[in-house]
Amino acid sequence: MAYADQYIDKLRKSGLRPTKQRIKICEVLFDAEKTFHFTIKELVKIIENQANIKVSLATVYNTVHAFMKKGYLKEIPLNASQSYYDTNVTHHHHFFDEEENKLIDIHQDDVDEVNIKRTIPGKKIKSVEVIAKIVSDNQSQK
Amino acid sequence: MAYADQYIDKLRKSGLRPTKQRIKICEVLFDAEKTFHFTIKELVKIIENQANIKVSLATVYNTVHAFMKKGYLKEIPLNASQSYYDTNVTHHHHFFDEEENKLIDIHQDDVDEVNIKRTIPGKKIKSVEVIAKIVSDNQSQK
DNA sequence: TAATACATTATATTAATTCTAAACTGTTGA
DNA sequence: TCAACAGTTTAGAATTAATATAATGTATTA
Ligand SMILES: [Mn+2]
Ligand SMILES: [Mn+2]
Ligand SMILES: [Zn+2]
Ligand SMILES: [Zn+2]
Repeated sequence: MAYADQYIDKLRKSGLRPTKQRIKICEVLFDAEKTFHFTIKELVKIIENQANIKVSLATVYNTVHAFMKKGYLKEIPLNASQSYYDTNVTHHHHFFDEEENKLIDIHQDDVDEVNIKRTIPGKKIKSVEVIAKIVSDNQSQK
Repeated sequence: MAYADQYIDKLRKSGLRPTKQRIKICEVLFDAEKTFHFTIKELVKIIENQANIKVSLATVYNTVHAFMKKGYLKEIPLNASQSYYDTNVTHHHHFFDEEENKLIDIHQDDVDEVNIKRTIPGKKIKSVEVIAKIVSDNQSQK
């Protein structure tokens, strides 16, 4: 609860009322040591485990969408049937481990600037994301 | 119907029985001048329009999955609520037009090799895909 | 052509997400 | 301070992509 005030400020500045549900979700998402990736289902589970309050599924969806709109969360394009979200909102890329269904960050510095030698008339590039799918390296089978 | 024989061969070689539904779907997907991207919903609509036969939704799903397994189609990772498929199965990248919800191919030659300076122990990279989101360029507002 | 394995279909089911509308709460200004 | 209001939460319903089911139909093979 130590960081609650900071989240109250953050929410107020965004024009979002600091309700106890939103503060709790902030704690779960932004208190963490490291940024992380999550699905809605996973987020609900984390809240259930570490929260003293109950937050409805609808509120979790509402809040995640509100935070995305404010730029506090990013949605990660994956061909899954569910959305993945990222608390790391800096520009970066991803490995996607197809066996464990887990995203792993690749810092921008670890990928040479992606140079696209093609343009679409009347359009500009808003973002460029690289997704590298990875699987177990079983070349060790001599 | 001219290419039907070719598809019959293709299907037979894949161990798929050449049914009239599958041949029709082949025609829709592979007769086209150019490769293209589609959702299941769109594919169903195309079939409805140009086919003399009815193909059930279940068969469309089954067939698309069978073709993916055989490498005749690729699934494109997008943060949409539905899957996009690609009849271009060569290695290439995409623009995604967020305003028109359309994918545009970027040939491999038009993107410098993506060099990822990071590895995950025990894992190897299976594929690397770039998605560049594009929006209208309204800088012309002087 | 009969037997069989494979395929199609209508329909039911699942599951992520969104919607609804009633109850609740944070904010504001008198 | 507190009533009024706008914004928020909630349970549950609705929506929708995708998958499963199981009965019927068809391509293949001998
Ligand atoms: Mn969304
Ligand atoms: Mn699929
Ligand atoms: Zn990330
Ligand atoms: Zn493509």
